[in-house]
Amino acid sequence: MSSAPRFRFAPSPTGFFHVGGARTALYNWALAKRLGGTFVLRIEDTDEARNQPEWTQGIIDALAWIGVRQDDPTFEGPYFQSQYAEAHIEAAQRLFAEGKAYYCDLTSEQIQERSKASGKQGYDGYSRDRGLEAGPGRVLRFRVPEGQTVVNDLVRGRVEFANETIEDFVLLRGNGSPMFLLANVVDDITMRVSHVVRAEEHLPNTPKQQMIWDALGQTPPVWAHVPVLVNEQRKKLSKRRDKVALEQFRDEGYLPEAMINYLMTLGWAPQGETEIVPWSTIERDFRLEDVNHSPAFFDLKKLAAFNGEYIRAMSTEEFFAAAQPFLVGENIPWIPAQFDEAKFRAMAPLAQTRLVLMTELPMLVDFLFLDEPLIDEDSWKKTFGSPDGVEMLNDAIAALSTGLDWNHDSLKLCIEATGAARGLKLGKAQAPIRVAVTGRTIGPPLFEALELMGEEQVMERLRAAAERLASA
RNA sequence: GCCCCCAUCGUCUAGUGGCCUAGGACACCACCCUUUCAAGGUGGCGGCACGGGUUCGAAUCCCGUUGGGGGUGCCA
Repeated sequence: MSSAPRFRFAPSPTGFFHVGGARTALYNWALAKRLGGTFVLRIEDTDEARNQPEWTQGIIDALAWIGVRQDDPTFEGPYFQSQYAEAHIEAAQRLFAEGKAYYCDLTSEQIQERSKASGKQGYDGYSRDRGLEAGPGRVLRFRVPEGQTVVNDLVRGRVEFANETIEDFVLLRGNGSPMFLLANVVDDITMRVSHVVRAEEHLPNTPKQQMIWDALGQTPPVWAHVPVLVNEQRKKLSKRRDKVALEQFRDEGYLPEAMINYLMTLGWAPQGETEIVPWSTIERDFRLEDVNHSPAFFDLKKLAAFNGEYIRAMSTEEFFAAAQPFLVGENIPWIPAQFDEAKFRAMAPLAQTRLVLMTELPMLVDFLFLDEPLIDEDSWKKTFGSPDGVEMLNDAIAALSTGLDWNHDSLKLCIEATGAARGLKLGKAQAPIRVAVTGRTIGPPLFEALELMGEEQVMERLRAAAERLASA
């Protein structure tokens, strides 16, 4: 029987959502969408002190952020592994009854001693034929058959494992609870999973799991092991060492579209000369057969470049909408009442090309809303440390007080002429005004900002700066 | 140690025996544009790990070496 493929993503709720997990989820999602299949979310929450229920919602939220949405008909779940414990144990008992698994009462210390004495690594199958029944402290081990196990992997090809290199692994712990290898397979069977697409670190588990599928009389799924994501040291990305939390990227102002697009180019590339492609293209063209075989470095710089690209590609309205979450909150220097939407809308397009992260937006526009600019002292010193800067400021105040039309063109001409009189090019001449008005040497185009703020406020700030300099 | 995977510019990749003098993107450098900073434009730097085969022909196929990585739990 051939029916629509069923993919699955099976994270454990042990912390923030890992970008590597995000990519795996995206791969599964793209495939499920294109093939008209299903994406099953299963939370692997089986015991272990590390699991925290609150992370589950975090996983669901993070998935939604990258477009893997629960309300989409392709999405199924979440299922919780802990609720299927009975099925896991039942399957284990069946394997025991059929002689495909056996109990063992050796402790890890005893196993180590035996291994030391024999000079061979791992468990030696000591209890294989001892006919032990279930009992407290006794683990159930899988009886690995002779021969070899061949894993047919969609990205790796044919991978052979000699069964003699695989020890009789544990199915049920001494306390009777199921282990990952077993639970994972039984759940996949229960949920009729047809394709297991996961990170390469699971490849060594695969022959074991395939043997369980076989022993349970089931046809194993299609396997696909995608390369891991690594850090600069070429080590697998880890929550401890590396910045990997999707939530953090979201909060720092990365756009989900940029993150999705970037993640998909790690190990795979869309056709053509550009890597910046919409999800619809990814969904249409992504194939496991085209996935690269080597680990990929998660490059923050390139991610940032993608983000800037996506920010610039937005329409004014889209940008305005995307900006909202970054205009409020603790780190915003102005209070909400000071925010002027009209001014922001006028300035937004000028800020848009200057952003890599959305969180950089406030410092580009804050002077528009604050009563007084936030003076960056380094900028101040750099600009007014020489007489040139101070004199230019005074000249500008005089020149701007002659009743000119307050628009950016005439403002520019005025400052240009004032600077020229002192032998300064516009680039130099505008600096003192910029620092006095915005507080910084860098920012959006100055004359447009001056026009927007209006004569009164600008003159006030220029005079305030002059006063500060005079009294210094 | 043992098992498994991998190997194209610094990085992400295109490339599936001749179209490769190896293409693109990020980063970097230079120049142009310019109202600071960006953006944009133009150009540059830079790679098939090594050694053997196979073939008329190899980045592409085979073998080996070296180098990376992953796994080796009563974690998932």
